[in-house]
Amino acid sequence: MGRYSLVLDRLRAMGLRPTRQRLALAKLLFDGGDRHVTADILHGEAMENHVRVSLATVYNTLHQFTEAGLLREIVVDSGRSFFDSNTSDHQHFFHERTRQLVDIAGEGVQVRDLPAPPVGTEIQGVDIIVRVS
Amino acid sequence: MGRYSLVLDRLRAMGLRPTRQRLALAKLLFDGGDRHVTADILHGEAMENHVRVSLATVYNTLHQFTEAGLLREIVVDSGRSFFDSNTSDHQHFFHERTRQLVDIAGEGVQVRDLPAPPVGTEIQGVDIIVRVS
DNA sequence: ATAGCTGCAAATGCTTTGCAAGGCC
DNA sequence: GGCCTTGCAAAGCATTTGCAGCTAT
Repeated sequence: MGRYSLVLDRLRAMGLRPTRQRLALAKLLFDGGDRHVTADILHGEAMENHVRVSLATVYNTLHQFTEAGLLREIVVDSGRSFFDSNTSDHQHFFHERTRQLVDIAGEGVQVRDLPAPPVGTEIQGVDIIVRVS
Repeated sequence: MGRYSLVLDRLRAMGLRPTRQRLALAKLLFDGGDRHVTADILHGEAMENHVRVSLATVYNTLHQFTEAGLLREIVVDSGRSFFDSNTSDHQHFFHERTRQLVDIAGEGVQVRDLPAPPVGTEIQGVDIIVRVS
């Protein structure tokens, strides 16, 4: 799985050891298309798959993967973060009833005329969330 | 102050009594141009202005004003909410270093081709945050 | 061997809630 | 007077941290 060795490469590049926990979480995150998970959701999936991982390690891993560029963190809901296994440029629907985050398919929102960032700063990213219910 | 009687009207329309606390917070929020505050910031300002209000009441009031359409809640930072006294359609810069939220002046981001919402849902709003640092 | 990781439990930070006392109509 | 509000303190959540024991190299 090309994606899988990418994970190994990235971990190595970041000086992160390929531990049992990190590899198992990587498998859950990257082996099944685009995912949008919270720490809690991912921890639950690990449990279901009989992978012993503590919630603290799930948090650590999600942040390490995000720093390594493998994940993108998305804040929609005050009080919890989603992590998106698709790091390419795209936007999201957030279903307020089910509290689910999903990709906007196809072209998505077209953004024109990004404003110049305030002097002394540079743009780190643009988050677009279409709230539906 | 036109804005001020608007507050009174809205409170009445929502069946909310114009108490000392609510009026004082409304003054802080609407008497000085566009504001972006967290509950904590607003509570701090109340203290500085010798307005006695509990933090719990600040939270209650921010949510009541939001439901009344006087404020817009914005989630940028996992673990805290901002409330924007400008409810018109516009977008924001979020300064990751200072954790400050500011309006994007002028035209802002141009959005074209808003996607159709998933069947059975309707768009509640579109949040655009340009993260800078 | 040793530097890095993990898991637990405690701590943190923001927000909400329960309930008695107080204020508005 | 009666119902709405407030304030306090406690509870609730998601997340982070400290640290002893475990693991990859």
